[in-house]
Amino acid sequence: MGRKIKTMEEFASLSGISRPTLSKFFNDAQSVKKSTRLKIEQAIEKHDYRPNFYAMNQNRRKTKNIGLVVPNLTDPFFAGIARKLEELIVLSGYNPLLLSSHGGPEQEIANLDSLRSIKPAGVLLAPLGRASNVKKLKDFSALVPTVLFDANVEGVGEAFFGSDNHQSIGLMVDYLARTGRPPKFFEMKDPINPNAYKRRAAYISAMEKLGLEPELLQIKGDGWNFEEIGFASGRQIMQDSKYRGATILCSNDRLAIGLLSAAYESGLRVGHSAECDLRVAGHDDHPFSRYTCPSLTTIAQDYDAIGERSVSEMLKIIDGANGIAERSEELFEGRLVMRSSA
Amino acid sequence: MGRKIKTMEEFASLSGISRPTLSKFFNDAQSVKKSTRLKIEQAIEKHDYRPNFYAMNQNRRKTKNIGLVVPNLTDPFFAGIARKLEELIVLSGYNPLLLSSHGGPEQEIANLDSLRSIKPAGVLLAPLGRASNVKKLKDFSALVPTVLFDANVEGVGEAFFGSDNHQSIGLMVDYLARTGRPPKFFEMKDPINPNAYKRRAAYISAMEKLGLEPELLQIKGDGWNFEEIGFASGRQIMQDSKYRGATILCSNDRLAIGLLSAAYESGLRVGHSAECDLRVAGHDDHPFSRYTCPSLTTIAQDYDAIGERSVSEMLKIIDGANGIAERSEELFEGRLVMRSSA
DNA sequence: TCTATAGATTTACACGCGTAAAAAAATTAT
DNA sequence: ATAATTTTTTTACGCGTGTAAATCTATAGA
Repeated sequence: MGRKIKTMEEFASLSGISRPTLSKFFNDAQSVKKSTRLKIEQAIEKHDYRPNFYAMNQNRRKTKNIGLVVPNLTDPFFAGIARKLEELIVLSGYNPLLLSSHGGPEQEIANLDSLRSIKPAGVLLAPLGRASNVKKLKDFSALVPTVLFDANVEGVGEAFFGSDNHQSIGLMVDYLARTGRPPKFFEMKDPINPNAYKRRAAYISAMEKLGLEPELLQIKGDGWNFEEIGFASGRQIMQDSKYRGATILCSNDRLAIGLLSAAYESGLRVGHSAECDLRVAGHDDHPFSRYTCPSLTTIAQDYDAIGERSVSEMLKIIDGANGIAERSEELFEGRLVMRSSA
Repeated sequence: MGRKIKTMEEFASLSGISRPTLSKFFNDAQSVKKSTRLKIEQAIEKHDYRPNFYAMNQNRRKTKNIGLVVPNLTDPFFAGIARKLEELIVLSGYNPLLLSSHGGPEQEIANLDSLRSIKPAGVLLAPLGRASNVKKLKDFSALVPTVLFDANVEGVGEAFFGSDNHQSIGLMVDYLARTGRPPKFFEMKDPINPNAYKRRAAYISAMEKLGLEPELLQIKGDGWNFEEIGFASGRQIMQDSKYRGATILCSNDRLAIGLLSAAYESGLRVGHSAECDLRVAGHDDHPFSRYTCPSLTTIAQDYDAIGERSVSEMLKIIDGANGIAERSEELFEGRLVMRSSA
């Protein structure tokens, strides 16, 4: 074996393919004839050549990079979505660039800023929501093709895909009402996430539809440490005999995890059987909701579908010459996951 | 405001600073005189100029990128470490590039491969361990400065920083033995993680030191879904009356989370008080161990220290002209976190 | 005031690849 | 076999910055 090949020029002479053709190949392997593609692929194997990433992207009209920004990677729910999206992006021949906003709007903007310098073909963004700097988000999405997922922000990005909170909360309320006492809604008073507002509204409307009185349990608490918030407020609730026998629907699983922990500590039995003191349900099918005590009845978001739709729309926007398409939106239905807690 | 500045040349004439000086500044802001630095910073504010990322890195000897590879971002434990490391890297003026191996050795190699094309100044790698393709890891670390953390692989990288499993397991065994029945060790038969082997050995030696008989509960199971593995095996154990009243030390918190879930399901009371059927302890202080039922007694790894040491060593290697330093290793002590489960 | 020196400027070339246009070659259709 | 079409080659320039060497300028110390 010879020494290391450094330039495409060298590789061209060694492989017997002209440099512009190689350039075409590396830009899109399908754009050259099959026979030459095979020749090139063999030569790559043989010489272990790979084009210089920086030189490649310097003059490209569109890079092959797609940014992927999630609110918080520490949350296994987002880690799971991110993984799925990464996979889809790679399968599409693009290069994902994962960034987490760590729950902070400054970091979110910083992420978009650093993405800008990489000139991505597009960005998939799950915005923080209420905390987001909407103006800067808009400015950004005017510069680079942006698709929102998980949480919507009006007027930002070319598309949004998320869960149909109305459907999923309706489903859960219906289930809970049919199987026992109707649920009270456990949520943060000033949620950060826009989905939380939708879920609140969905809960109220679902209850009213059933002719039942909605009851909101709005707890205080700031930030992203939902388990702790749920736990702290849960402790207080457990003291109150008024909640004995109640059904509590949490705005998300992380609150529910905290609540279950508080219930356990207070010695209250949670579950759907007759001798239990409390029923608790969540929303999101958090990876850990399977292992809570008791296991958590919840709603599984269809984030395979959300992910696939987001990526395919992204590709459509990238490829599409027509930049004047409507902002598309689609909501996907959630699935009831019946476990032991309710 | 004028139109958008595109090149450093333009920016040079508008700011009254020569281009090579600007280049120096963007490479290291401290390398220019304070007065000119201020002038440049003002001009940046005014014109919103940022150098082209790709052109910048094309001819740089060392880029400002540092790769960060973790075995599995879906595990909140690694998500937490990654976040800490990202922060430290940014503070050092570098640009972190986070990649997850998703538990697979092919992905781990693919990550290193894709990092190679970015020509990082260095890579911080938490290897998968047993599953890793050691040869390729070695090949990689011969090409780019590599610092290992969390899990060690002999002969790979310039340094390794992790937890002192011997100390931490010793501490836990000691605590458990002093406060009740001595622990049995709950672990996977063929662990993926090298730390697991060290913890097993540490358990045995700690027990022997106390004149106690070690007892290994080696459960079967493959992959990274530790909670499920712990849960499934836990169910069987709960049936066996021989474990009534026992103390079980789990090789890591995720197994413990599964075990606790199984215990709950079986109606066994876990905790350190007299009327409980079982004591359970873990290791790692997983973010969720605070909210298990009961809350999990565990060992907190000092990953602030591990992170800081890893990054500072990385910087030393990057800056250091002397490439022939010893491979350095340091282990940090764990801290006992007493909660309710044991 | 003079000198030593750190820092800035001028000049010039290099980096590795994208891309365009025209010519040549290979493939397919007639 | 010839014409039409697709694909590849040839040629040549551009991208925006890194970097080196020589020269010039500001600052500080004597």
